[in-house]
Amino acid sequence: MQRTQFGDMVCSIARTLDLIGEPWSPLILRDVMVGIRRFDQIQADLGISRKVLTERLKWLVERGVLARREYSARPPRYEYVLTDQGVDLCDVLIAMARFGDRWLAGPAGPPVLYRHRPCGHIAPADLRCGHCDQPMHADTIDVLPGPGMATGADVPA
Amino acid sequence: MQRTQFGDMVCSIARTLDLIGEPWSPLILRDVMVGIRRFDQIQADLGISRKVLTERLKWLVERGVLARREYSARPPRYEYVLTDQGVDLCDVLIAMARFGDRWLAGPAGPPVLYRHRPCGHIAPADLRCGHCDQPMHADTIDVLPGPGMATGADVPA
DNA sequence: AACTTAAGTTCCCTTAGGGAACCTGCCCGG
DNA sequence: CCGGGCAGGTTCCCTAAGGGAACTTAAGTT
Repeated sequence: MQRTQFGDMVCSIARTLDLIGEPWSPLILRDVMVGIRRFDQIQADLGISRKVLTERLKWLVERGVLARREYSARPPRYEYVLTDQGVDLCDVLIAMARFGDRWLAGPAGPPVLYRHRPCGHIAPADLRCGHCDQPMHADTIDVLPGPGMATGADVPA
Repeated sequence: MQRTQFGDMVCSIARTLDLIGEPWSPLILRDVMVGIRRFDQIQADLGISRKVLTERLKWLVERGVLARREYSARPPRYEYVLTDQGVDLCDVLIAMARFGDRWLAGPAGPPVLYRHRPCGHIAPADLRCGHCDQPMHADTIDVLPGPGMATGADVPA
């Protein structure tokens, strides 16, 4: 299915989608985030086809989101762990979870809770302005052209 | 391509992906967020096929993310606007943009900047703990089972 | 020697996405 | 009042991506 490529668009959202826009990738990342790190574990947990899982893992490793680590040399066995970039990507997952908890969880409430380890409290993660610390959402944001807008740097390093 | 459905999984991330997991949806939402609201405008801006755009818009309207509003009765013309749910979904887009700005923007810098209207400053949006206001990321979170975990409420209202 | 396990790989089949052409209701200029 | 234009889709065919199941490889286990 000749899918359009997003990586060349001058848009950080499109570029991020180029990385994890295909629907299984966020769930694979979620699994790795919560400790499901091995091929068969992920495959069983998600019900994804082995073929597609192989492709996605390879892609995420190539792009630096995950690292493939050998946890047994003989027999050779591997697990997948988050890189620094992968940890940052989890912010997107946390934002998705926040939305799902609020709008899609139904009367039973959210399936999982998040405890902020430094303060010990169970609380949702909120988007805040990096300058004034107040809530920062689509309806309180103005979008302005940035330095990377009209340059030839469509394909970043 | 018989795609696996995510909506029945007991996971707020999977449920959110059921809504906007297909790769075009976030870009459509982005367009609407920044003021590109009409069919032909979105189609031209994204380069998406008209067929798929029709399907996505219909889906997003059905699920309550967008609303289809008539802006001219004769001739009948429509535009798409964010619902309250749609505005909340934009938090996910903002998190994606934040990641893309940080990891995928290259030397030219981010394509767009975000100004927080209440304080007037250009700043990135950060995830903060709703209780203590400190940064809250994957490496400072413990995941615990929540009330909606093992109930029969797999398919919320 | 036979069985099991983790981690893939290969095969075929179905279906979703792309592209281009077509349709519909209405406005407008001549 | 007729042809053209425009917004907003709809229809068609083709290709390629996802699903599923079987097979493979390299080792350990009984």
